[in-house]
Amino acid sequence: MAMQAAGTDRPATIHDIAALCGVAASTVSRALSTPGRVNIRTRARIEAAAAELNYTPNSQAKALSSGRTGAVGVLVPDITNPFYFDLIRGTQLQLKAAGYTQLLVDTEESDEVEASSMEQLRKSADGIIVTASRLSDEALLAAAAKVPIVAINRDVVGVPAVVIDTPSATSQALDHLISLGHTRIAYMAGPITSQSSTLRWNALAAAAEDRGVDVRRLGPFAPKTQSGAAAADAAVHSGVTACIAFNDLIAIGMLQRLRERGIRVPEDMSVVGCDDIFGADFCNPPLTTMASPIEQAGRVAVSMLLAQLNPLAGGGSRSRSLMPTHLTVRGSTGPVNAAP
Amino acid sequence: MAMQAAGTDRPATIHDIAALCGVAASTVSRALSTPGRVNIRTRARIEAAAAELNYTPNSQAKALSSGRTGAVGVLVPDITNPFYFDLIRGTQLQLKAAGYTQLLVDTEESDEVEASSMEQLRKSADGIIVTASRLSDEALLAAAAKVPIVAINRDVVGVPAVVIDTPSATSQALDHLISLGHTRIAYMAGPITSQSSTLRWNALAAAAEDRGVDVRRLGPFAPKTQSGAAAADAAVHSGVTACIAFNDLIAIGMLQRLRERGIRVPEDMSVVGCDDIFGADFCNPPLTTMASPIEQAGRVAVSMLLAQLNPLAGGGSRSRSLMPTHLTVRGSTGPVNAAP
DNA sequence: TTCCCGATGACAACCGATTGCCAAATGTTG
DNA sequence: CAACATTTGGCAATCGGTTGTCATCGGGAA
Repeated sequence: MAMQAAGTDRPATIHDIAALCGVAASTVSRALSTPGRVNIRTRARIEAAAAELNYTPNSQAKALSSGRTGAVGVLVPDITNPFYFDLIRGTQLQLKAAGYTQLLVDTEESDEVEASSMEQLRKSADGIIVTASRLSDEALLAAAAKVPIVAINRDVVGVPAVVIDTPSATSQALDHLISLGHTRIAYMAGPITSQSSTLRWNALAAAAEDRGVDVRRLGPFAPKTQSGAAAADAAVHSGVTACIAFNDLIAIGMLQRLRERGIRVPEDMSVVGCDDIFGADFCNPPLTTMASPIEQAGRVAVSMLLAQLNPLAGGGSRSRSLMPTHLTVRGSTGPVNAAP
Repeated sequence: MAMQAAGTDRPATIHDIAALCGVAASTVSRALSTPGRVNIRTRARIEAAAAELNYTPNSQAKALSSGRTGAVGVLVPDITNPFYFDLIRGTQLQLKAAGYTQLLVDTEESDEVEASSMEQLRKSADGIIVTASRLSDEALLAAAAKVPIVAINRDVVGVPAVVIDTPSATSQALDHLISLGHTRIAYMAGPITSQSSTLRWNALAAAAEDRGVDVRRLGPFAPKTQSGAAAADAAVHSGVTACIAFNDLIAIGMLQRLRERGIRVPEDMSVVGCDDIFGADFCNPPLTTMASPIEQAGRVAVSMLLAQLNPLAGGGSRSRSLMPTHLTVRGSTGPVNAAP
């Protein structure tokens, strides 16, 4: 922890170290990267000099000459959607632990921004983690051929993915509502381009038929609390007694709107959300929702990506990982009201 | 939008363009960057070739040779704190508009991580926006001497800053509570290293003395909802009828704890938060809080930083910007309960 | 026609690392 | 002591651009 020379404000390079030790720059490079390639004593001298000069490698130069950038791009459709907070934190922590830098990009729910970001990232990152991709199967597959990709919540054959298993939790939610006496239920759909929403609806429709209850699809609704107002009105108008929302943002927005309209939750209307985001536990009433280990999903995605990047270690890297989901029952669901 | 040659999976470089046009690589570089430096017809040819080859410059190489990276680091203490969502979105949008890339770093509320991130970013970014810095005045000033910096919510002479004016809103909050009959009030302090918390307390204490009411400081509390439990217990134990929390996370946590303990809000205890984060409007009861244009704060910070980076344009760039704050009254504050 | 000057484009050095290749130094063996 | 195997360390090319310097070309003025 030596004092660095006062006034030396330009970061040290391997050349400074080389000059200080009287060796060539390449020797310094090897000493610091290839352990056994250089005499142990020379290496010690070089490391001491590096520490004294407070040396840190220039990542740009490193990237240029080696082809590896040490960065991973993380694409999210909307940074302000709380669902992604835990995901981002998960990827961030795991990437940092592996010595990688995270490049976070907000694609603004646009497939074009997503595509151009990927093209850009292709040169400035070693790999990409893309969440809830809006791209077509073909486009995603084509992108995956050019750069290592792991998708989150997007299932395309040939693209490694981490999928949060909300479809299976959907049946749990349905059974929960049925056990409370509900028979007329609505699904408040997410964006039509959202594969998650489609898969979830398919699972729900199948389960509903199996159990002989009436479940209809309403929407689509944008995944924002503001959309909750329209969703609430649609649900009320359709005459259902319970609804399952695409995500917690819509569900929470519905709670607000229902309260404004004087419709009691859960007495007059039960609401189930999805994701268990920040706020789901303290909204009014607290939201019954489908919870999953989101941060862990981020970590797993990073692990899968790093396995692609360094195929040397463990042999078989899985190409698909399913994260379990369970229903968390809170105050927004209750017995159907016998006397309306 | 010409079809790129099938199989050409390596991104095009200026050399490819040069070869295609029969000119030197440097001419291509100039044609694409220095407008008047190259014959307009040559330039047109080069631009056509660039479009045909689907050329995008390699940012690493650009950074290495020019010294400018085209990236700006944004340091936040905790990505999962909703306060930063809007801030991050503000910086992201403004940076993208100016053609810069945002490097988001979570410093984990640690001054050491913050310092090392800055050192790292010094080489990989053109400037840094640091929020709620945990560094000492000297350290921050020293860092600002090495790399362009704009601080958010950290006021140090010599470091350009965007400051959200919560201290002045604090008096508004106090007057609001006084007008409701409260005379015994607590301030639930944030981390001791938080300058915002200190400034806010100073303003509050001065205003309290001025108005002749009893305001005591409790804490410190970590800026998380979990800390709200301890904060609530401390407030109840101290016998106050109202409290002003360092931020909404603590306030929301208090609401939950008070509800658990059967203490009614606002009948038995009024609670004021700060920041108007996601969730403040739909918690139970909705939170009275101090709101500010957070996203705009992010944009302003970016503008100030870019003004530092390109001093050419508008002459006098301000070195300090104060964002207004106002009290948003919701359901968590009410008249003091005469008969306890 | 001659001279001069500005516009233009090419050459080459350089940014800070990595890495292939080879020479020097070292140690081992016959 | 010579021949050989094995480290070890240095030279130089390379990544993809930027930028200083200079030669060339053309046109306008004297």
